[in-house]
Amino acid sequence: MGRRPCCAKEGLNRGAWTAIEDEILTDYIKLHGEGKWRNLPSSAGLNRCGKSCRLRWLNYLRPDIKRGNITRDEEDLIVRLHNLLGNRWSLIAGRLPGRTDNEIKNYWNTNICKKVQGHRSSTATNHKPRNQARGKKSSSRIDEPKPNTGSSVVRTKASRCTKLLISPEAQNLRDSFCDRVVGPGLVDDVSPFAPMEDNSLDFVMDFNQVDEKFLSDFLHDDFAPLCDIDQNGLETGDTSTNTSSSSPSSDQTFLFSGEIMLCDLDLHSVAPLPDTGIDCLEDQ
DNA sequence: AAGCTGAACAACCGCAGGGCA
DNA sequence: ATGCCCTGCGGTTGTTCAGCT
Repeated sequence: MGRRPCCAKEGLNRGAWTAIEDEILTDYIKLHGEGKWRNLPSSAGLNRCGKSCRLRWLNYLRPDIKRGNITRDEEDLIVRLHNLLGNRWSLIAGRLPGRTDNEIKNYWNTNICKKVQGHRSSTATNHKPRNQARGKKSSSRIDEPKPNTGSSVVRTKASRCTKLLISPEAQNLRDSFCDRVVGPGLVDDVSPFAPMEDNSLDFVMDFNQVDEKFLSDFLHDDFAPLCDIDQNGLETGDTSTNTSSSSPSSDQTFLFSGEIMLCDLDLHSVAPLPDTGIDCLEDQ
């Protein structure tokens, strides 16, 4: 028994959308709202696949789409989020109002990823200016190895998580970060980090204590140390498969913390896979 | 001016997860 | 508990356009 195709592919319009189709889709969604994508084409009178309608709406027709160039700030944020989240474009897009995952993905593949690669191969330059001239020729991208973008990020699975254990080995990172954000010596008083009640060396991060300022500073912090930890402490390589197979590592714990915090505040509630050894205190 | 090349981005495809019967 | 349906996601492909030769 095979999977039911999402639509009958024969006889459906494909390729670029026409202005008429856009108008029909927009009018229909304004009237009936989003959802029921499979039935939408027939209901709206569109000769399109439901998936295609959804994509067109989400990536192009939505009224809150921000069009135009990605700003420098947005680019910096994308880079940092990508260091944390990997190719989780929808989550990254969630932190960039008006930007779609497709847009960010395209932007990454055509712009940032090359910069990151260039930065790795040549540490002399710190932050290259953005490509202003479109169509500027560069070295061929064909046959280039797939960009191993950013740090090795472990994929996660969605579940509710508001608290996270931070290993003793990562405390220096925590302390240095908090020193800068909330001030020296105030770590345990002000930050969302708190010692475990069982007097172990572990710390717990309570996401309920995280405010927007902290998140903002966290996002703009330099995550390079996390990458170093990962490179030293984990099997790197295929980032898509090193999740469940790798042995639990306390270094992983801290690596995950940013991801979980981000996602939690976005109400996407993302936590690591249960068998990664990450100490995540899940809510029910 | 024409052809070529690469950048940009829109769109497609297959898969996975959650919800529901 | 199981299977199906719907939706969303990420990777990939296709198309258009601008700059270069």
